[in-house]
Amino acid sequence: MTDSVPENTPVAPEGFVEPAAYDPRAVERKWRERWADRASNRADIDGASRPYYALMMFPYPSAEGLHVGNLFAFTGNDIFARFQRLQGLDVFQPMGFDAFGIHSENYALKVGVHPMELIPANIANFTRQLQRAGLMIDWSRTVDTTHPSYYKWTQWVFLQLLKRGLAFKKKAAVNWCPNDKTVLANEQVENGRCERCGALVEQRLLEQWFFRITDYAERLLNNLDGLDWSKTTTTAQRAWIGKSEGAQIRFRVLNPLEDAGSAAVHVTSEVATGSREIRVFTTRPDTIFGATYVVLAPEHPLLDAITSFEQRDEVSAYRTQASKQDLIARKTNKEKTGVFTGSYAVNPATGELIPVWTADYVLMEYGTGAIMAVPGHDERDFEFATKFALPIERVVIGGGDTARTPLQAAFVDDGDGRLCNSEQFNGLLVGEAKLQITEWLARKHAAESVVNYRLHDWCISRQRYWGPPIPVIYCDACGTVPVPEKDLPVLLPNIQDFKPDDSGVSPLARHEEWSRVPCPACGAAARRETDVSDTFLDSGWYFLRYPSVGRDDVPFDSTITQKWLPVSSYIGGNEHAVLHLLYSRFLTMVLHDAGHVGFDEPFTKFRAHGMIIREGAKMSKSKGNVVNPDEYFESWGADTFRTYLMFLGPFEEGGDFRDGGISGVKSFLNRLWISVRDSTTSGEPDREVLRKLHQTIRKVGEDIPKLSYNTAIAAMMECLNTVRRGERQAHRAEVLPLVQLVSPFAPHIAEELWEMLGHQTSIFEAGWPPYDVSLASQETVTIAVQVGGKTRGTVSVPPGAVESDVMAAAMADPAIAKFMVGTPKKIIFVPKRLLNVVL
RNA sequence: GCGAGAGUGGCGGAACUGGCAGACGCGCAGGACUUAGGAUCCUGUGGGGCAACCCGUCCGGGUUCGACUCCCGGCUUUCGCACCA
Repeated sequence: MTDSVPENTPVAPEGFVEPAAYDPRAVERKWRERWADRASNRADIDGASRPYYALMMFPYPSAEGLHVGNLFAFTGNDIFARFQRLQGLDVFQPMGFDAFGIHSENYALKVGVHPMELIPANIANFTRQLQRAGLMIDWSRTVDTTHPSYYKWTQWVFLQLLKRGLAFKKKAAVNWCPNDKTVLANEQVENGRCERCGALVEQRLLEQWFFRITDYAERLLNNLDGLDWSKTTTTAQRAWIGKSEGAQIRFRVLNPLEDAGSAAVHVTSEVATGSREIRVFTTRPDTIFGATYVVLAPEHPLLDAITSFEQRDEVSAYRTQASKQDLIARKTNKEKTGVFTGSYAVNPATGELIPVWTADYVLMEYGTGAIMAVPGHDERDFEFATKFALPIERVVIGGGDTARTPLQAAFVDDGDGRLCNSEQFNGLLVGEAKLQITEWLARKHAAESVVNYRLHDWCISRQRYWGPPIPVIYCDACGTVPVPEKDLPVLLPNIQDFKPDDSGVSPLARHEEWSRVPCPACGAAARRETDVSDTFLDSGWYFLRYPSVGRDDVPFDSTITQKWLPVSSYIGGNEHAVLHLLYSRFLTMVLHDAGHVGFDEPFTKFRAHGMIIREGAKMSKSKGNVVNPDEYFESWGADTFRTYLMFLGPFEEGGDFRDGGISGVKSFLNRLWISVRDSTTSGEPDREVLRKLHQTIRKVGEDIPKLSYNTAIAAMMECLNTVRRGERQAHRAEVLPLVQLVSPFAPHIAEELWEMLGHQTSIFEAGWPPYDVSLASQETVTIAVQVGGKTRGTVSVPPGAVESDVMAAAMADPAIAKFMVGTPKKIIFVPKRLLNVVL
């Protein structure tokens, strides 16, 4: 390791007493122990008068131990939390472990150790590392999602949703990961691959438990406006919810057998009735006159019924082929394919017969699974129509085109385009036409305005072992029966053969001794649900549990919850923008509506931190560039490591970890140590140093709430440089507040120096140092003097100096005066900033 | 393709609301103290001239007395979504 030579070698000459050198290991050990003895990180949950709940996203306790990314986030939160405490607030900063889930289970399978043994060991290791980092965590209230005392209430949350009809079981095409052998939520599929293991995700038709998050789509979207969140996060949530407004339009299908002879007949715009009707969703109802064909997704339930006898084989072959495709092939291969069904539908606007096709570029999961194709004004339809020689018609003009200008490509602009070839709607702006045409079709009962969301219901069943069993019992007589709340938790049995298989059911299903139970309603023989729930259900409510840890009779105490929640500030990674953060909001809304909590948003303030990379590249095990915190704690100390992480770059943007840079921070703390150790109480503090000090107190106090930690640290370094200029001895009053400023960043050394300065109690009891406004404001200001916009020099004047004062000062400086030739045409004066003389 | 960011010395990064570009740190060069220095301190460090000055914040235009900052066009890059109708 880099800094491995002991601090005090070689031995000093005899008789010479070396003053105490900064030894981070000793200092940090001492304060770790003292904090633990004094229980100084514990929040007074019941008695607090100014509660402040500073939350960080709890980690998954991996076997590898704490990742620097975790530490970066936690340190950033800790600084913020300690700062709030120094402001006099009762800060509660808890920590927990998100230990259920595929990750742990896969690791357990790999190393051949049961997760019930593995997880406690990992948690112990994490706890040790987190304590080594000096985080102000209240270790008396931790959460472990795999402990029955926690997942009992996770199951309770499930039952609340079930009670309200928000949890339901349905057979649906779901994402199946063939490697992890379980279904995945939509949010866990990235580019058609499992976000966990990267395997190509397949579609399977399985019966699964879902949460009706789509019922809350509008609220999840609207509430975003009132949240103080990182913009990147709200933007991602808006995109994920994906609201689009448009129309649902009905196309009557002619029966391919009964109406075979009438295909040539021009059908006038009669009301389309009967069951043979295709509903499409479109955001462009204005282009209805250009709809020249209709497309159904290959999975569309109507497809069989409308396919003509002649086309039956071809359609069913296409359908089979489409179902075999994995998601990634279907979504990335943009080459259009499809087949004609042999049927025709009536365009409700024109009354013309248009062919019905099936093609896999239409997705069953979005909208109605069917579209009206307008090749003239949609790129995908254009491509398809070109390939299959279907008619392309222009119904919108813009940019100098006329109604007859041929379309070389789809014209999709809906800004200032106007309609053409659309009968009475010709000439209307697209926006106006959308409204009028929808209304016109609605009068003919062929359309209605609808809002569509991209958001899907949340699939929460997992065919795995390592999770909370879904608390439901199936009885032949009573059907699906919820496990009574008094019978919770449904304990996860300790089984040895927990390896998942390809059967589509959980390994728990192999254990009848567990799954066979009497029906809670009628007592007849029944069986348990054998799926477990998604990890994101565990983490979807953990913030409610922390303050109430210890209460076994309720998931969260209502008085405590009312006092401490919603969470005051939340810091975490943006990788959870559409997972954890969306699910937590949803569950909170449900619990609010059920009367369990008095708020419907869990996190009023959220900040996404940036990512730490190393020497320009992402850290990964395969690259071998992973930073092991233990090594850095050991060779540099936690204070230096923490401060360095915060100094790397802006907290919300992350930074580049370079080993070289850490020495600067170590040197800063070391010099602070020396300055305090050697400080004196005799004489008067230097006025210029005091000015700098008070400016720094102001600056750091402004930067920390903005999470601008890197600039706060820079300001403290600058201040210390002023204090120590030329190896001068510092006056105690010059360094004491500086120690206080450093304390949120480097708490151990700050406590030690505070004690060296004669204090008996913790520095965190002392509050934040106030600054003297007159000292913090500048005595003189430097004003830039420009001639014709070019800076020619600077002058030093009192802050109150007016234009004439500055002008006089400028003329007194020959280096500036020599540029002032002739009469000024114009003089711009900005007080405290600059003087610009235009000649 | 759509959406949201970002582009500043050898490097990480500063710069309020349009007002001295490069704070702070690393690295580098030189020096002091010292048995020693990997401690501490001092000096220098965007480029060109080595002086007066000139040129410099991705590129090209524009607004302005004045632009890293605002506007228009383009390039590069990170992240999110992506056949979403």
